[in-house]
Amino acid sequence: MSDVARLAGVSIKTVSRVVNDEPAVHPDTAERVMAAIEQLGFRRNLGARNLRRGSTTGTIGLIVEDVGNPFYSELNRAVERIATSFGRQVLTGSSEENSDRERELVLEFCARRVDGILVVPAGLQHGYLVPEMRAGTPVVFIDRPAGDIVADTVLVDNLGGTVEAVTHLAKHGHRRIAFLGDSPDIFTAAERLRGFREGCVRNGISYHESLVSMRTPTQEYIGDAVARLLRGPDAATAVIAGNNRIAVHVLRALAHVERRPALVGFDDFELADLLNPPVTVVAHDVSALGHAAAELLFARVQGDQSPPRKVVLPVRLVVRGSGEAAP
Amino acid sequence: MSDVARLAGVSIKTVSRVVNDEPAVHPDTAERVMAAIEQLGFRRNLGARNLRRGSTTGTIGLIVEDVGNPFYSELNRAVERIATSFGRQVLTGSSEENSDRERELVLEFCARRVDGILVVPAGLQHGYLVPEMRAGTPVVFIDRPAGDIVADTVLVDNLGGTVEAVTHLAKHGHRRIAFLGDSPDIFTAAERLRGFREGCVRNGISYHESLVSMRTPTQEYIGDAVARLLRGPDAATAVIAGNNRIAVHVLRALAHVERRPALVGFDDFELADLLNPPVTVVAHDVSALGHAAAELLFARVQGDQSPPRKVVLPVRLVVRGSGEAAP
DNA sequence: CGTCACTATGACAACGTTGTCTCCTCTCGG
DNA sequence: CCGAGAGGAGACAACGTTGTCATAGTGACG
Repeated sequence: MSDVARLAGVSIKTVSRVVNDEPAVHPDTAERVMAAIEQLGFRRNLGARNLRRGSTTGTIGLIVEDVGNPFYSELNRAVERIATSFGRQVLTGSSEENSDRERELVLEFCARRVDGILVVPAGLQHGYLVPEMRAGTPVVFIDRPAGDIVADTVLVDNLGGTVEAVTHLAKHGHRRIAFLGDSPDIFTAAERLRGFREGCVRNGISYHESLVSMRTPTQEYIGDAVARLLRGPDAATAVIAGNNRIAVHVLRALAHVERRPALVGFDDFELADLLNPPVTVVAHDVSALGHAAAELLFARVQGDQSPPRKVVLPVRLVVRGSGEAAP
Repeated sequence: MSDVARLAGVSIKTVSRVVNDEPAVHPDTAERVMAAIEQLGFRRNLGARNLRRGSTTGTIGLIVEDVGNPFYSELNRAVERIATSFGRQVLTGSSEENSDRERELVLEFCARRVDGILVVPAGLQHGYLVPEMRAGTPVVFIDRPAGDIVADTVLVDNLGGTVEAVTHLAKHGHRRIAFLGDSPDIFTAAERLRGFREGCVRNGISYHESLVSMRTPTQEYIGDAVARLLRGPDAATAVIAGNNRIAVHVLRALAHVERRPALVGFDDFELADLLNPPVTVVAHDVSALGHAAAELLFARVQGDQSPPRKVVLPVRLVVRGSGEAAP
């Protein structure tokens, strides 16, 4: 900036005035300054500016499990859209479902003085956030609640959605329904399991431990689980997949199976409608999730001091399958 | 920091020493400082630190067309992985295939003094980058080359891949092959079209304008195009989809068609193997694209001054279809 | 012609850090 | 008992900006 000032023959304050469009600069002077800026390729240092002004940095942090997962990338996109409308930029990070990594990312973002943080929490302990939140960094939890603190949260109706899935299958005559979920340490997985049990109760279906399996999904593990579920006289006639990845693994496991069980997935996924048979899913609007969370965050950034809110977004059953008929 | 110093009864420089793990601090003093830091929830301001040290900011910028598109989110993930290994964080932005937006994002990132920029360019003019690059911000172009400047670039073999696709179909007896591509303003779309022509020539297939359509894809437009291609005595017997989105649109358009043409897509996509029939694609390793670009960027960040490099990654034809047989 | 209001500009401090230099106080060898 | 050297700590400036205040010039007005 001082180089620009020297070249234009003015003080650095005048350069500052020009780059900030402040009035009270003579047009001729402004032009000389602009020319110097152009010539030197000057770009003001936002870090220094934010430091001096004590203003917001114009960034927010977003932490998800994996930015490469279509579910989270859609979320990312929705968040970015809102952030852009508020003139903010987005720092993203993948926690890899690891609470230490999550913590590291959050603290790093705080050290960068992001204006707010959106997080799909991996861990269950968020006490480390208390000082940061007290220091004025708003935090909104997405898809899963905070472990041990009260904070803004935006969730989907995991329980209701799974109840609906069970009811749908029960209506088609299924009595032996299996549930394959992610690790029960994950809030959404636990809730959906709870919904599964609740759905069984409401539909007068006896709940069999042997038809439930909860673990971090891999193709191999899901393959084994599906094979086991389909064996014997008590084989499952329907399977509920606890999330999009599990649904895909199940589909792959079923690819060469003769008598396929009915399948309902939680989370919609691209091409679900083009498979044969098409896959019925409990769909929720991931964009809406991101929008709601980001809107809430920016309300906080702009000073909203009301008590922490908990928003639960609805889900809807998208019936597609011709494969639901019970044998 | 001065609050911490006051509470611990030391100078702020000593606090600085403690948070930077500098030696020559008495253990007792260090402990007092740590306690004060803990009590006050102090977190050092990275912005100020970077300003003072004149060091790198520890961030890089990534600009893609749409962070929500699975193709770009996989790229994002790969870039993040490398960035993390270099202790950097990633600012992301979607250009929405709009060169003004791209420019805005790049300049904003530069103002934030990112250590480097990775960009999937939307526009064809990148002169605006020259001052930034001269000022020392390395830029690597991904998937498409820069319009009018020489810079590091990582591409995939668009031409070769499409030639291979045509050859594959020709081997199965197809003579009337259609090509549906994105807007020819997009480098990859233009290259793939070039590959299509080249493939036709090499396989002795006469090239028909009427079998080619290049436009920003929407479901409606692709639906119409497919309907047109399949009409009449000269109907296409095979279709090459110029990218993953087009492939999905084509699949949807073909969902209720009786005599489906063979389909080969450029870009692999999830579930392509589970469709009926499975979809043959020209696959390329998106992660490798991100890795290569990020590695190249960090080499530049660390001072590599060698002449700009152009890396072209191979593609491979993944044959899946049972649908390739010509009628 | 003195005063006032107004415009255009600059000097300087401050934002929160850290590098450099200096100072003080031990300890230890001679 | 003195001097050298090391260890521990602080004062101060500087990073690149911008807010505050001061200053110089200009024209209008009584």
